[in-house]
Amino acid sequence: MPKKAEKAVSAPLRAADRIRASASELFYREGIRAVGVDEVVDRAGVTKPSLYRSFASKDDLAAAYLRDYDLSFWENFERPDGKTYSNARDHVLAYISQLSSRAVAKGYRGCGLSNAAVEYPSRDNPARKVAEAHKKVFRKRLRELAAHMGARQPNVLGDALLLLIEGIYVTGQQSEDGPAQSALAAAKLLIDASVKTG
Amino acid sequence: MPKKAEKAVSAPLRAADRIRASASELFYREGIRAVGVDEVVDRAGVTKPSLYRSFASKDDLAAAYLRDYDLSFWENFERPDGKTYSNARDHVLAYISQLSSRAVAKGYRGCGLSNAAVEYPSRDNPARKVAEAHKKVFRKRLRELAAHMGARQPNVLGDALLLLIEGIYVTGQQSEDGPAQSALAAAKLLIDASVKTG
DNA sequence: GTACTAATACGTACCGGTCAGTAACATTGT
DNA sequence: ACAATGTTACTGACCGGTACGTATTAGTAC
Repeated sequence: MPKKAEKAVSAPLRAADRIRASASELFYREGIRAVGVDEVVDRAGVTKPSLYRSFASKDDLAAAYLRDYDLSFWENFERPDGKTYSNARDHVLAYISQLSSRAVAKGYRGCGLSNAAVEYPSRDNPARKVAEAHKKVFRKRLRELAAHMGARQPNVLGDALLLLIEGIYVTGQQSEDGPAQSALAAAKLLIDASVKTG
Repeated sequence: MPKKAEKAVSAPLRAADRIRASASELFYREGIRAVGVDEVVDRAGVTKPSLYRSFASKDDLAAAYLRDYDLSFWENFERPDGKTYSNARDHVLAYISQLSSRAVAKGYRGCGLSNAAVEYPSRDNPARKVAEAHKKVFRKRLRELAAHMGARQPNVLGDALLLLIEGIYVTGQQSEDGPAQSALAAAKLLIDASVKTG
């Protein structure tokens, strides 16, 4: 019975990890400003000093939350529904289809990164910096995919898809039964109109 | 010299109005949660009791701010650039054109109503209620305009335009030089693809 | 194995500041 | 007079953040 291996799987999570998990859940659901550090540590089952041993400040914790969010975002974006797509059009449409399903469901809260940029307008906020960096990469990736689709103006199509997707994020949390339900059809129109040899 | 008339133009604004103006500016620029009531009254040049004589709570003031915002939104939406449009396509494109110009400018902060819905996820928050009601009307109006354009599926086109517009709001505050610059081209593609007799 | 050491991980209790909101009274203009 | 506003001072709750003591663990010497 190897001691170390057994401990690695069964040991309770370290305080820092419990805090990250708790912060992710609370910050996403309620917003960062709305959640106090006391609530974060309470839900994590740890105490405040444990938070400040692993994170310099609440802002720092918020930035860590968004870095985690960014990571799981890309996992989901690059493999929508767990599948791999070689065709760019299928890829984007699969993401949008899956996204808009979630967006019309109850309790949907949009994109944690976009939401953070709304909560923190100041450009030097650590959390906002993570969000801005993410969005820059996301835009580039969509333009790339648009190029793979053979769009006449890949940058325009990429941007258009980004606007559409951000629209889903934000309207999805305004109401259930919102415009996200038309997103897939809109994306198809947009792509076909951009690719069609005119 | 008519006394009343002179007073109406030169008299200092009532405390309640100064507070509304100050709150509108601060809440829009910094976000509602980020601004304290002390900051609001300081900038208005009044004192805190004056605020609470006219508004029951900060939430109530936030709701008033959004009602004002809603009003000026419609003034701007129905007459983009101060002009009246009889053609629905021209109307929507004029709004999007003017909007995306603002959205790529420095310091743009998106839609105050959408931002409020991000800041207050709880459905029973007074400010969020105003935002939700507004968005419902806006969606209806866009579907109406899409119908006037002769779209085959007016609800789809209306929703698509709404997603696009909300995308401009949110990405416009994430970076200057963002995807909003492609919004007008995207809207044209979308409209033409929806109207074209296929 | 036992005993001592040292670092690690954590909790208790507290700080000063800021938050939204209020009570009581003075001042002003009409 | 009276209605609107300012003045001052205050409350209790909550905020982010910290000083300091304690338990657990790992490593080492014998």
